[in-house]
Amino acid sequence: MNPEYEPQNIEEKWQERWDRLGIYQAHDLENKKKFYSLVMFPYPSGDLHMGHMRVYTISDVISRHRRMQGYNVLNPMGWDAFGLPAENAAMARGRHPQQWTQENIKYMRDEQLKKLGTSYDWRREVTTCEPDYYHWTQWLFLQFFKKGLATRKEAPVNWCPECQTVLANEQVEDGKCWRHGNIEVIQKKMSQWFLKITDYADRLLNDLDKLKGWPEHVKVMQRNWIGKSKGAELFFTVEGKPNVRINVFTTRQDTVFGVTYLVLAPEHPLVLDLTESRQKKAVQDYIESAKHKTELERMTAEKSKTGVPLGSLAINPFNGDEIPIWISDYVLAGYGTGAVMGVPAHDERDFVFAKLFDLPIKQVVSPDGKAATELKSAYLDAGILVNSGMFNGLDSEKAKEKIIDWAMSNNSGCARIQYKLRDWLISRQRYWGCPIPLIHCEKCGIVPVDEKDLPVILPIEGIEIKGQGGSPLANDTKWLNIKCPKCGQAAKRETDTMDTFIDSSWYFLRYADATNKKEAFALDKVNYWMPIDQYVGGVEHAILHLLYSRFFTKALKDMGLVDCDEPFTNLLSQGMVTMLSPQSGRIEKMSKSRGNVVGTTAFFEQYGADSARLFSLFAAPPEQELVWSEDSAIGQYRFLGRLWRFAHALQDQGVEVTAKTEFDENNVPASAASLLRLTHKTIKAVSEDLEKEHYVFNTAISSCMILLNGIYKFTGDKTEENNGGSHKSKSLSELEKQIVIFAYRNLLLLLAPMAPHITEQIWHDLGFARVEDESIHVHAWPKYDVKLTIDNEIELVLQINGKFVNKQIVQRGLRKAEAESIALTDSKMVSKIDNRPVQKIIVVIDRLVNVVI
RNA sequence: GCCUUUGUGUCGGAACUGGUAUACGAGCCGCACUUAAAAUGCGGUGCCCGUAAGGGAUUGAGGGUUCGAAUCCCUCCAAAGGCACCA
Repeated sequence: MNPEYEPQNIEEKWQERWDRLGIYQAHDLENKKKFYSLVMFPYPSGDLHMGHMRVYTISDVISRHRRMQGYNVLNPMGWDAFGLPAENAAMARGRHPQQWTQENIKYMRDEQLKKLGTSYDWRREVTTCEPDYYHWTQWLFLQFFKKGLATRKEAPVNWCPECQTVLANEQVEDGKCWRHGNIEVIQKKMSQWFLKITDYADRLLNDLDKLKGWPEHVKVMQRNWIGKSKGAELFFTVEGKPNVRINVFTTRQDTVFGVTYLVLAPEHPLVLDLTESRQKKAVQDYIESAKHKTELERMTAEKSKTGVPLGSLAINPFNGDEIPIWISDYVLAGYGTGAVMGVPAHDERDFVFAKLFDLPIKQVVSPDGKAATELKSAYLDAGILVNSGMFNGLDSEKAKEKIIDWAMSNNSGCARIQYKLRDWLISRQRYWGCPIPLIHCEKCGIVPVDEKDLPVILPIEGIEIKGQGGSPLANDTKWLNIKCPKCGQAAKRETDTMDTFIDSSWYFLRYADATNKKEAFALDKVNYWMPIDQYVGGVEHAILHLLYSRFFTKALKDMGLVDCDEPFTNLLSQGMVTMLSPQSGRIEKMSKSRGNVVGTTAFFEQYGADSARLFSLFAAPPEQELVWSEDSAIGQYRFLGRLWRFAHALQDQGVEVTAKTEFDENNVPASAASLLRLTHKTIKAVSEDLEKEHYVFNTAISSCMILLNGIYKFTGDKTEENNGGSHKSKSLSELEKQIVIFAYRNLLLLLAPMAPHITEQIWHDLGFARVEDESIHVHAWPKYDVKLTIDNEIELVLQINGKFVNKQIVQRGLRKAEAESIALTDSKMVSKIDNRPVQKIIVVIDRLVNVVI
């Protein structure tokens, strides 16, 4: 055994051995408790940095721990390989996206993930851009299509000029493209494919309550995104136009008597019909200018409102009031009915609008049932209705119900629930994605590709990617032109490809049966493994990927393709890895563009993967942000060196470790009892720290360090002549040696999931493995004896008025009276009490005595 | 503006169910080993006053509950993230 810890010499050897032995393979349908551990698969960008390494380490430790606990663990890995960066790289470097992607995958798998010491079952690797995967993406799309869950409709959509494609709502942040923070998204009216996620809005919302193992903030974000509002749709008629009706959506139908105007979105279909000729020019000018405003301008213009009256009047069905109709771009065309009732007294925005255009303000809800003379600002709270005819005196809640009742019986409205969530726009005008398996036939319309003709292969040869002017697929006439499967006449393929989020909405199901050539996945296998017991990933997918995957799972359950209706039982959303950025001088998220990336290769070469793993686990709890610093990473390298040198010292002294691992626990000499106790305590602490809902790796590692320090202290020779240089052991009795070995052996087992290489090496060097091919990683997780975690002596804390004064070492289990008398006779206590009368004594058994004076 | 999360030494962070605040690591200081340095082993190290013994204040700020509060309650401040003209 090398006296120095040199990770470079051991890590690769074990990685190859584990691979050869197949110890990380998951066994389908095995009659054993399963554990499906998953980490969000990466986009093969070509380089993983420490931020990625952190999340893979966390998930890997969880998997390894469960494996040692005896679970049948599925821990797979794959590649989210379709997407724009491949096309952009292709244009920049003149490489084909496929070639570029495959090279990146090879590098990331072999040089990065494998070298981190991960325990994936690589037989299940999936790559979303390979035909054997997207075959089934297409097949699933057809199932959605058959169920009517995939529809084509014309709608205003988000267009990113940089990406040259449309985006889903979830992929627009602050009016800008999620990939291009500086590029404004343009609204375009286009005919596009949508998946009807809104059909599942209610279930996606309600089932969040079932997800006990999800962090609250992720659930809150999903709730907000779904954005359920309960209210009413009310019908307003138009003066002089008996056939026209304006519907408005409101959550405050209790304020309907306070309506003093209506506002339509400029895009509302009735606008021109309702415009009086004298207002025609003003209205047309306004619509024109609104059209030219970008989404961003409409939002930044915020509070400053604009608008134009149409000149016509609407009639409030409740009180017959005639009220002016306006248009204004503060009303969104895409939400509700695209029209709102203006109630300035009870809505901030309406209040501002009314003040600006001098419209009347009529209070109809007040806190005490009396109307105020003049409102200085909108009164937004619930209250008692006033000025509201037959509804006067009701509270807002009650009034909301009654008003809906009245509206229904008078054909003037109905109850309505409105969601913010829109259907998922999934078509993309780009090349590097999964082709949508549909055919446009002039005679038959849209015809699905026959399932037996799947997959529709994405052509690789002869494609010219320009990034402009639509999908290059449209120029590939050989691919494009096809006979209609229905009528046999000339037809054309759909040239749009699918949003890559579709690929990632079901990859976790494919892992259950990754090589199936006949179907997406076999029922029995997918139902054996699903749902995922522990999912780990970044919070940036709180809405996007996590919502889409939930939707997919529910839809597939309804189709009978999977049993569970929630895919991820427990979710760990890990914090980002940040580092000082030399450009800005601030701590920022690690990213190439900021120039603050720490690559893995150099670090692995210098300190080894085990140190990298330990540091990313130790520096902060998993949910928290982690600031990368090589200086403190060194602490982990030192710890592992210390672990290593102790093994060497043992071996050097010819300590026989294979002989006996058992000993009589009742016969332990006092000299070693505390080390034995420390060992049991450590097993307990680390076991608890690695249990789900805890996952506090930092304290688990800290406990391991304490145990190693304890071992050093116990074995260290502190006599004068031996106080220098490296660690020297004092002479120990046979029994003491056995306890040292017991402690050290358990320490290796506890560290094995976190530092897999060094523990495996020492395990073999010291002979804990009986045969060469035995691995520490399939050894049973250590057990502890609760009896042996308890000290028989404790420190009794002595307090006066709750303040610490002194402590005494006493036997465990002292009765109240005994503890009291110790406190009252302790010399420090006596001098502090100083003969003042004792009011009260509080005793917490085996912990403290508090004397109140 | 609304929602969520977080505020503990020089730094990363511990602290069970309210019970010795600052575990573990980094940094710094010292000792040993060494010709020397590095590495390693051992010890010290939150702040203020004090040579010391000892004393005092302290978990973003202020108040409250309690024998006792980092922990529970209220008000405020700060930071990070999310949502935001959604009627």
